[in-house]
Amino acid sequence: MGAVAKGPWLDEDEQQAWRSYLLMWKTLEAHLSRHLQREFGLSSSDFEILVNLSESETGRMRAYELGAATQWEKSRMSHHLSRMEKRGLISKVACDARYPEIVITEQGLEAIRACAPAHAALVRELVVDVLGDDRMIGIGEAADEVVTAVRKHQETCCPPEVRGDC
Amino acid sequence: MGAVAKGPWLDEDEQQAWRSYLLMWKTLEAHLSRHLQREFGLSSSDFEILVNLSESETGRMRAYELGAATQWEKSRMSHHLSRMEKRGLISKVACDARYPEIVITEQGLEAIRACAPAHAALVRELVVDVLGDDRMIGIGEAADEVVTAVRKHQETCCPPEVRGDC
DNA sequence: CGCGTTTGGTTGATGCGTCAACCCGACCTA
DNA sequence: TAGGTCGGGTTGACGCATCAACCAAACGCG
Repeated sequence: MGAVAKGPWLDEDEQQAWRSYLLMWKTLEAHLSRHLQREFGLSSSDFEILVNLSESETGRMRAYELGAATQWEKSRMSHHLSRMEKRGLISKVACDARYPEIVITEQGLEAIRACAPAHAALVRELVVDVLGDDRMIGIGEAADEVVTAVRKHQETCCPPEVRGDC
Repeated sequence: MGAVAKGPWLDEDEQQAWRSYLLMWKTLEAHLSRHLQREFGLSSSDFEILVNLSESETGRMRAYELGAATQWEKSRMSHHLSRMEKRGLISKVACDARYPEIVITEQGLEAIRACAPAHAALVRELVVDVLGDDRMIGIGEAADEVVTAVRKHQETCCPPEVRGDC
């Protein structure tokens, strides 16, 4: 990690580790989301929204709060919430005049209560128990460092506020 | 990691580590694929295909070889290759009668040559140099173990060969 | 030979994610 | 009061991923 480190390219070992990592994530993500979809009829996106709503005190949030929590773009949020409303998982209520609040429905609550334990168990079985607590904690820390690096890079690569995105 | 370990749920620390991890991947993946898309006009999927083709000796592969290498479903492969052909990155040639071979075009070669160094450099900057070699290697090993666990789970959860998918 | 099954691949419908454009109320500021 | 412009949100178009259905050559074997 010296000044310029090793130049831009990845050497054999690094390349190997990176590719192992990519394969792992692809495999794991596919498996988890398949499980969610087939056993409970929820996509990972549905799950993410429902987790956030169900963990809030009131079970209702503004769309932009959900956006802050999930880091989704607002248009993705809007589209997805519309679809979830159509399926009865949430509803939009225009309570305090102006913008609607997003409320989790009884059906949405049932859905997340039904799938959360199984999902957590799967994560435990496939990841936590495989790696053990020490490595798990190490990975958490490593992850935080990478997030910091990416955020910093985002600032330098699109410096002013021209970016509603990057 | 004893017989039943700690029950299905994740405890605070585990939950924390897992969520850090999820956030990291979401952030990193978004950043990398955005970079690829905006600087070079390639999606991560395009990149994956072009890497495989350009690393093969001949620059030409059958679709199912690409499928084995990428783990994509065949229909995704077919759709994506059609789109890439339309954009001139690859072409399908019906050489040995029957199924077509996928050939990387000159334009495709130029595209991957143009973006690969920058992409590798970004991975180095945001991941490899942040974590250092030791942790990087540890993560590679951890990833392999998780892949093994997922594969094993796939076999037990859909035991016979009813699964063209899971 | 004739009939099934497997293998490699395509197609169409549908849902999702992104981008760019737009809408509208609120808040300035002249 | 008129004119920004800013924030929260919606819309439409388009590319991508998945699923189920289909197609055709090759194989297997009666």
